[in-house]
Amino acid sequence: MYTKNSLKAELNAKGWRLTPQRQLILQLFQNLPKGRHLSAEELFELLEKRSEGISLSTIYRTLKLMTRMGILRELELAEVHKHYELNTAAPNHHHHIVCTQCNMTIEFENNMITKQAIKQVEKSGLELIDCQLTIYAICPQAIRQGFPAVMSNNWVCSRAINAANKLEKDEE
Amino acid sequence: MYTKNSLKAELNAKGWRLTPQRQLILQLFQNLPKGRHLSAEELFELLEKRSEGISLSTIYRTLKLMTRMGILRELELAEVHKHYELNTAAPNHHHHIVCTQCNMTIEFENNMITKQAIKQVEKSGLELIDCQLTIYAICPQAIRQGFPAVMSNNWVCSRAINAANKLEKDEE
DNA sequence: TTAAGTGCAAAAGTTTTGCACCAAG
DNA sequence: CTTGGTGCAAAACTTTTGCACTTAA
Repeated sequence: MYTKNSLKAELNAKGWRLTPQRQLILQLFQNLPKGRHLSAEELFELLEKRSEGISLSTIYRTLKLMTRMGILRELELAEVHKHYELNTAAPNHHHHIVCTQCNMTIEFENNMITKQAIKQVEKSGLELIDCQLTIYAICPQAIRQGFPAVMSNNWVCSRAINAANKLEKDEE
Repeated sequence: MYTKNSLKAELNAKGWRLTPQRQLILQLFQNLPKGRHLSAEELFELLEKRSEGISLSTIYRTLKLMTRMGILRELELAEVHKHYELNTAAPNHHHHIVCTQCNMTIEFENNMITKQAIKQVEKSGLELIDCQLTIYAICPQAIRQGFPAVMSNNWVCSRAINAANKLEKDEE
C-alpha cells in the first residue's frame, strides 16, 4: 500500500517526480475491488467519467513506468489489450484461468506455483518482479457449442456476457 | 507432430480445409529449433525470404485458427507482439522467464507447476488448452545499470544483444 | 459445384512521439 | 531555474475486414 509520501520517495529515488496524475492513477488502482484489472483505455474512461481527465498518452506512459517499477503488474489475458492491476508481494500473487472462447476469467492463488517460480528465478540469477501463470482453457458453455468449430470469430458464450454485466455493475 | 494427413483430418473434422498456406506455416513451426518462437511479422518475413510469400492477413488468420485449435500456443512475453510456437502435450509445457528491461528470455520446464495448473483447471471444470507461467524479472546486467532508473526507454542490455545475435544465426 | 480461403487494399485500433507549455524539486 | 512531465495532435504500428477471385472438397 503506497501513501503519497512513499510513492514520492520511490519516484524521487530514481530521479522521477510525483505528479497529481501519477498519484491519482495509483490511488485508483488501490481502490479497485480485488481481482479487478483495467486496460489503458478503461482507465482513461473511468477518469473521464469522474471528470479528472488524464490524457491517454500520460496514462500509457504511467502504466509503463509503474510496471517497470514493479508497482503494477501487466496481465496478458486472452482479451485484446494489456490489463493492469496492483502488484503485491510474491506469495500473494494470483494467477488466471481464461476461456479462450469467451474471455471469461477465473482468478486463483496457489502458493506452490509461486514458490516454484521463485525457485526458478533464483536458480537463473535474475531478480523477480512478477510471475503469472495463465491457463488457457475452454469453458463448458463453449464446449457445448462444439469448439473449436461452429462458432464464428465473434462468438461469445453466455457466461462471458454475465461476467461483462457483473463488471458493469461493479463500476456504478 | 502433424503430418499432412493428420492436419487435414483435424481441419476437415471441423469443416475447415487444408491449404498450402496452412500446411506451410505448420511445417515451418515444426522445423523451428526448440525454444524458438515467432511473431506474425517474423513469420511473414521468414516466408518472404524463402520466396514462399503468404499474405500477412492469412498469417494472422492462420495463427489465430491454429491457436484456437490448440496446435499453436500464443506466448505473451515482454516483447511487443504475441509470439507463437508449437503446442505440445501438457506435461512437456515449458515456461518462460523474461527480463522486463531487455526482453532476454529463458525457457524452463517444471512439472510441478504444470501439474498444479492441471489441478486448478480441473477444479474449475474447464478444459485445458495451454498453460504458461511467465516470470518477469530483471537480469543482472540491468540491475547493474541501476534499474529502474537510468536507462532510457530503449535501453537494451548487452545480454539481449547476444541473445539477438544468436537468434539471427539460428535462422541462417 | 459451392463454401471456404486467399490476397489486396483499406479501415480500425492501439501505442508511441515530437513539441510547446507547465510544474516539481 | 532546470529538468522532467503533460497534453495535444500526428505518426507509427499492429491487427482486422470487405471484396473479388481461387480452390479444396
